[in-house]
Amino acid sequence: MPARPTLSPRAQARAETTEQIKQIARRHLAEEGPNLSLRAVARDLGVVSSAVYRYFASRDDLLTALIVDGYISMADAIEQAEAVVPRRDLAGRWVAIGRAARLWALDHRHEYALLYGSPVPGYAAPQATIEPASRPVVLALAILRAGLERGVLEPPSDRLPRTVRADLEGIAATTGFEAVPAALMARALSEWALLFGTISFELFGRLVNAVTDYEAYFDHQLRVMTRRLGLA
Amino acid sequence: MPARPTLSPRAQARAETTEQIKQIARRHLAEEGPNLSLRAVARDLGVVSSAVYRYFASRDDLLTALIVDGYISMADAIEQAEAVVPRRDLAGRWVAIGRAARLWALDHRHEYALLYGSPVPGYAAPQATIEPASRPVVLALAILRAGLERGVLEPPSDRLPRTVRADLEGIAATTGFEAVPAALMARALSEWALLFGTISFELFGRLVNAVTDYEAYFDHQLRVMTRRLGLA
DNA sequence: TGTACATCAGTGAACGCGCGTTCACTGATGTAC
DNA sequence: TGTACATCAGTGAACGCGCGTTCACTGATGTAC
Repeated sequence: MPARPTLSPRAQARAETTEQIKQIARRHLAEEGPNLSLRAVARDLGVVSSAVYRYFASRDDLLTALIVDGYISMADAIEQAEAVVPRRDLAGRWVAIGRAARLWALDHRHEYALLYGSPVPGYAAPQATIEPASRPVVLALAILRAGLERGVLEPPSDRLPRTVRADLEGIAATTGFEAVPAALMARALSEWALLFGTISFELFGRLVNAVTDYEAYFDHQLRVMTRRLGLA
Repeated sequence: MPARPTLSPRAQARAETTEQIKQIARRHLAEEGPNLSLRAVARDLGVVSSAVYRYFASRDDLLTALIVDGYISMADAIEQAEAVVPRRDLAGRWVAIGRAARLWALDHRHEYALLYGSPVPGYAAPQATIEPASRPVVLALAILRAGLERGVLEPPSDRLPRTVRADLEGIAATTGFEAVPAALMARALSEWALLFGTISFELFGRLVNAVTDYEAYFDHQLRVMTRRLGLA
């Protein structure tokens, strides 16, 4: 008894097949790497290659769907991990975000590469990715704002160049975080770049022959981050 | 009058053609993106496609050569930029490294993606990349060591998990920086990840709609880095 | 409830393409005596 | 200095491949009356 509005059998079948195609495509991405082939997906679905065009207008459309889904899946994972940490524990919430991001990336290496690696050649990220892509950032900023409101976190006193200040205040405004001052915003963005930089370093092999215990290394960096931000 | 050991005309022609092939390939990389085609390179060289096999045993071999060259080119650029800063100015030297890395990346977007983006599917980085890839890191560590020796820089007192300490001391030992304590090493690595994380964010489009003055933003982050490291 | 028509998922053949790589060859350049 | 042979760069044809996409079609499922 699904609570969702009942679909006609046809619409339901369509939704299921669409989901199946995406799932197979995700598996191919995971197993064969980033050169996704429509024909291979069709073969695995047990269908002639042109049949896929009933569901996606082109290979790019399928890729787009996977990217949007990827952002959503990652954001979901991060939000769920953050949600179970006690609200008071700001450092713990930050760490939860970082860990969840890393674990999702490890579990979806090629999808991660699609989202955070070098962009695919003639491919422009569609509008639909913006909102899900920014959900984790919003979550992180909420932690900082909470810290400010409770007075446990004092914003840094870095002096910002004019243009940088303007940019950062713009981000704050458009995301509804006017309460976060530009200097803290800059610090947050840099921790954010560090977070994803570290994940990419691990996944793309830049730490081979340097780090062996990736998890401990990552956790350590996360803890240092929370201290630097004044969360712990 | 080249000082280099005189090559036989044939060997010289061979060296020149090899260089030409790589140059054309680099141009294709820059203009067409990462899907390098041997045949297209041959066409541009004005030669039949099989002729390229006199110079590179396979497409992968050509790619490897480009990657090795890329690391060398980037390391050269960084070292030259750092070399002109007065030795005393530790912060300035760090900033020079960062800026040179970013500028090289901007000038060689697709090569940068090849080196620091998601790895190419069935492709393993050859031994030959290790040394040139680590040159910039070595340069950065030298700055920290200089700071320690002069007593301007005090190592952080972070407590490290056992495995992380061991890993970092291993890096220090194999690169000849035993003088750099593990806690500082960890901080340095994290600034390093931040550096490349920020470059990748810019190049891969993660700062679109957020930052407009990339150069000022990057410079600001570099300055904060030097302060965090205790260089300024 | 039954019938006529519209919708739509999937088929199968085809188009046109570019790719990496192999191979026997030609003809020019270099080397040994 | 001249000749005989070896080296080697480049040719041209071919192999075998997989790809994205189009198109007219069939037959099953859904809808309107």
